[in-house]
Amino acid sequence: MTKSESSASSALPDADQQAANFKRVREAHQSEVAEDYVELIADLINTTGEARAVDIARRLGVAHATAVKTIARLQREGLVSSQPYRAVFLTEKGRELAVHSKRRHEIVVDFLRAIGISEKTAQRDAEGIEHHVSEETLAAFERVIRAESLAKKPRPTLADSAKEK
Amino acid sequence: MTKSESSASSALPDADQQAANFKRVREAHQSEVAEDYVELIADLINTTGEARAVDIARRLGVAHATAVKTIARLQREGLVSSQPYRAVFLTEKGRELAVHSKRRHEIVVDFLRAIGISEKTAQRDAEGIEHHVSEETLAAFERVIRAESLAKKPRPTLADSAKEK
DNA sequence: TACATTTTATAGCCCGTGCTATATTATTTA
DNA sequence: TAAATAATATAGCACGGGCTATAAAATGTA
Ligand SMILES: [Mn+2]
Ligand SMILES: [Mn+2]
Ligand SMILES: [Mn+2]
Ligand SMILES: [Mn+2]
Repeated sequence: MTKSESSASSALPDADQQAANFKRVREAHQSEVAEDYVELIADLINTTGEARAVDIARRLGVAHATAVKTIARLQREGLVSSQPYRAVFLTEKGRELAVHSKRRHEIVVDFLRAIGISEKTAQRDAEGIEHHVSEETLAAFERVIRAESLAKKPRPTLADSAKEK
Repeated sequence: MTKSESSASSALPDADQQAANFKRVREAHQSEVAEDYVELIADLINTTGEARAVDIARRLGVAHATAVKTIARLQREGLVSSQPYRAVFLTEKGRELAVHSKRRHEIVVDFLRAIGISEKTAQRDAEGIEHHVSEETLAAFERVIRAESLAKKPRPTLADSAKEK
């Protein structure tokens, strides 16, 4: 294997670069909980009409006390609003974050499906992967999704659009 | 858009399934630090001969006190051994985890490169993504890498191997 | 309306992983 | 060898996000 070939097993990367990468991951983990919460809250509102703490807790797989505490933090951070004994709502800021998170989530899932991952695994892995995907990578994922969907369909090429009429 | 088509924007997934997915992510985050540490320690030993706390801290981008504390935990968990004022070593268990982590890390990086991500971003995103990639997805990544490397090279088909001699 | 059930709130705990500040020990250099 | 520098250890603090247990309020039902 020549030096320039893949999997550079030796030779550590630049220290500062590596440190920056790890820091980025840690930062992603900070925003991660917020992203998953607002995305879920938006989904609950859209489908059931409201987002109650119990449902949020149940779908996240945490104790309701944990969910309530986190919701309090999200309120502090201006992503969510909630009055005592009422359901949880998203602020404008929260809605925006939810939209972006959901879009990214779906792209990741679609991408995993496109490369042949099973539905269940795609859902599973996407829930973690999504938070570590840069804009550049997201764009590449979208390209793959488009390429795959074109390859699958019975050639809806330019010829087809010309054929109509 | 028909109901069975991509990006199911409405219709929440099964609650238990969704909860299980989130739990899986949380579990991954528990093992994540250990994986990154042992991988880095192995790299440092392989290239510089030893893994000192300062270097570990520097490359992880954390204060050395933080690194030392985590190293203590890894020792408790039997992944690492270290005596006071000496460098850090991997146990057999730690070496194994390092090997697996490194392999997975490289596959993820190679995969990102294969779909056209820049070197820097591939390194960046891989550091987080790696911890959320299941075996099934990893296998799919390897397929893509192989497919891409075949497509790129000037057709090293069976014909070529026949040509020699 | 009264009672039972569900939902929400709150307190108190644990653990991991950050940090700074302050010794102490090793190592390098003058 | 002595002093300066570097590396390590340790203490103490903060915060996030888990948990259980308990209390209070809201809601559903008899
Ligand atoms: Mn997620
Ligand atoms: Mn998500
Ligand atoms: Mn990593
Ligand atoms: Mn992660």
